[in-house]
Amino acid sequence: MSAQKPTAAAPVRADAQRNAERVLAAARRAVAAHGLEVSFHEIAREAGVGVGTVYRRYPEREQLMAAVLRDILGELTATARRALEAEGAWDGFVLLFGDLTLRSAQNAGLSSSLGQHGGPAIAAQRRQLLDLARLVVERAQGAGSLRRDLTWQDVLQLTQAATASGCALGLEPAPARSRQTTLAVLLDGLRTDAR
Amino acid sequence: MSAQKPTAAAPVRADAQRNAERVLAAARRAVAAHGLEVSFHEIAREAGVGVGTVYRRYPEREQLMAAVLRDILGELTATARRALEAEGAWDGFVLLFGDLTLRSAQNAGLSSSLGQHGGPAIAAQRRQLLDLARLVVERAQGAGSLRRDLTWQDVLQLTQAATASGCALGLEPAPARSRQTTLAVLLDGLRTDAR
Amino acid sequence: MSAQKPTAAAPVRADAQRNAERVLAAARRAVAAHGLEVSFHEIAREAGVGVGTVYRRYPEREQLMAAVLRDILGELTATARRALEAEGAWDGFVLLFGDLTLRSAQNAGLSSSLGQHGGPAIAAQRRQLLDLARLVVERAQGAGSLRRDLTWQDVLQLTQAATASGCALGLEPAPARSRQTTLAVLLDGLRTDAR
Amino acid sequence: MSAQKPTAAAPVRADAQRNAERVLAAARRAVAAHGLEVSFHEIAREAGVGVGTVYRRYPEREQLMAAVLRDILGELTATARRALEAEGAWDGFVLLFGDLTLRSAQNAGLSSSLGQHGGPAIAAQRRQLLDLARLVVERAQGAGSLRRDLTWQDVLQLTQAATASGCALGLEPAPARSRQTTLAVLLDGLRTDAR
DNA sequence: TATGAATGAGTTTTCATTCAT
DNA sequence: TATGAATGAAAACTCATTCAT
Repeated sequence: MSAQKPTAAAPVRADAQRNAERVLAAARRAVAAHGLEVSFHEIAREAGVGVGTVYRRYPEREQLMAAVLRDILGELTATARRALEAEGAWDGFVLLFGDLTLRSAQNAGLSSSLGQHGGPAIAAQRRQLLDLARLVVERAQGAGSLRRDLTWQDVLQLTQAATASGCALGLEPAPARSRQTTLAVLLDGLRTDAR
Repeated sequence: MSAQKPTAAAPVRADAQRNAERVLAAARRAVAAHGLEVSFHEIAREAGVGVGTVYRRYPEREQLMAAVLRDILGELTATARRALEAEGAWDGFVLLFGDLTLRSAQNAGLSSSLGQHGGPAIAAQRRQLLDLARLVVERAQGAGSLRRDLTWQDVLQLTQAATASGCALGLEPAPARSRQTTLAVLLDGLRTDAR
Repeated sequence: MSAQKPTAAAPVRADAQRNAERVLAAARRAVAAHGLEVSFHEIAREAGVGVGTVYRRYPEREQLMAAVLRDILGELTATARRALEAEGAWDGFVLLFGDLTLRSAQNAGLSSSLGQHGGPAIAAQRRQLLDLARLVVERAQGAGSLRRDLTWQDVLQLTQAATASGCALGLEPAPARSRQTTLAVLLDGLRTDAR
Repeated sequence: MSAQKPTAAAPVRADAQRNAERVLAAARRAVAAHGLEVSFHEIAREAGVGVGTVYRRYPEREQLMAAVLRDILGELTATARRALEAEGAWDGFVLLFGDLTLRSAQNAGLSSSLGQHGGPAIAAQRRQLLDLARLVVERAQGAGSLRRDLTWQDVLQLTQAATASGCALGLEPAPARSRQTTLAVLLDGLRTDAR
């Protein structure tokens, strides 16, 4: 009965696949642009599809947010692997720290809003990333370039710091420059070289 | 304040005055606890009054937020004055930086959400605080204890950093310890002593 | 502190009370007119209030439907009491049977749609009504005017029969006459007089 | 029906024909199980085909419902013919009355929801059935076994009664027994024997 | 042609704001 | 004046119908 092609069981329509990707990408953009509370209509508009399409794939809001978080964690894990393989221990640390910093806003928001409801898949993924990040931190500490009076958790927590985007005391906003400056000062505060 | 006549017209004021203060205090607590988007219902509950009462005093959300901001800026200005009068230039800087840090989340959020609409009173108050803060920073830089490769704006902007309260990668939240750690690392990154 | 009136604890605003009644009455009318699936907007329009008002009293659809059912059961219980006190046992039975018949459509629909979720209050109310109805049936059977080869449950179930409102085979609809006819035939089938 | 040429153009029909029948049968089952408002998705699932297939054959809900009604009326007409040929006039009446009763729920619902829009074919079919049913009723009345104080329309309308499927007052549902009981009581109310 | 993914109008539900008491 | 009930616009979510594959 089945044809020559062994893929007959799961055709996975081309347009469906494309839409799935567009929805997830749109959700990431929408969350980045409008915050965690973005409406599904906004996400749908961003993706160029109807609301129903978004709901077909993610019947509940939490599921879509979990998918976004999964996506972010996946990219961070990739960075962590590259960081571990970097030539210099400090360079690797800077690579990961910089990337964590860039994405920490959404990541933190999603993490805390999903709470423990993210599901076991996300929990596992997060544990994996934490294991890798710990190795990156300990490698840098082992090489003597990163302060040893902080736990690896303290160090990771610091990634939150460079994200704060508000305009202190109403100073002109210069987010990009500001983030670079903050990152530089934090790294100066973390490295042991000059001490 | 100037109520020369203790006539029958006055007594109402006492109640109203007390309520006004309770609402403002409640708003500060509510904003600190639930963020800038707190609902008026939440603020009313916190103050122990009806929503209507909050709306009566602050017909627009912006007005209430401006009052909160005014309150915060007033406290920060007081700190800045004490910082200027501190014995050590670095100690003064640490005092102000620490206080700005503590309140920067709300302050920053309020500042940016109010935009330029805060009204002239707030603008003036902010200018005054900025002038004082600039003196504190430049005094520390003059004394050689604070890095000079950053503008005073960069330095003030960094107060945002230590407030980020999210839990990076789902690590256990330990906000108090985390803030102290972040503050210490930032100050280490800012001071010139050991270099 | 409390004034002279001991009712200060639960003022129960006049308009709120009026609205509560209007909403419930509107819900009964709307369910009767448009079926169990009526939208809350329809009910609100019927009541002349905003949707929010309906939701304030009945945060979930099921709660409103339960209230409607409670209302109907209350009226039926009153009828059952009067039926028990009627002079003739058969007259009493006809009174209750006729009323049950009139309301059985909504009652049955609500009962089955609420399932066991109606809550204990409704369950108790239903049990009370059933107890009374059983007495009415058994009284008529005891007096020899109602067939004894049917259980009281069978008899009550028959109340469903006279409600069917469809137009058999597309015959002109004459609901009122039809219901009277059906009721008469059923009662003839149930009484023992002429046998 | 007239396919003289067994050419290549024909084979498609077999499949299509089978599907058409499956859809109609599924629709009858679905309407019986879930009521007139059954969704096309439900019917498609029941038939084991995609929704699109159902829509292809019956672009409008009304067309499918008309087909279902046609099917039911056809079966009832056959019963009516057998009823007319039965030995006893009362037995014939009971045969038809019982069958009408069994199917009256759907039939009535469909008849009234289709209104006069059922199309001329259905109107004709219905007229034919009514003529036969009238003869069955009048034959039983002529034989003296069926009450003569009711018009034949009243009698037919009573077929609606025995179908009511709700559970009066939340009594346990016992549909089969209940229908038999109701039928028996109705027939007792209709026959003249014991009077 | 058969399929089921996509669509978007309609429903339920929430909540910032207004207003009768 | 203080209150919290009422309001209705907007968000979440469903599902009958259409249409690309």
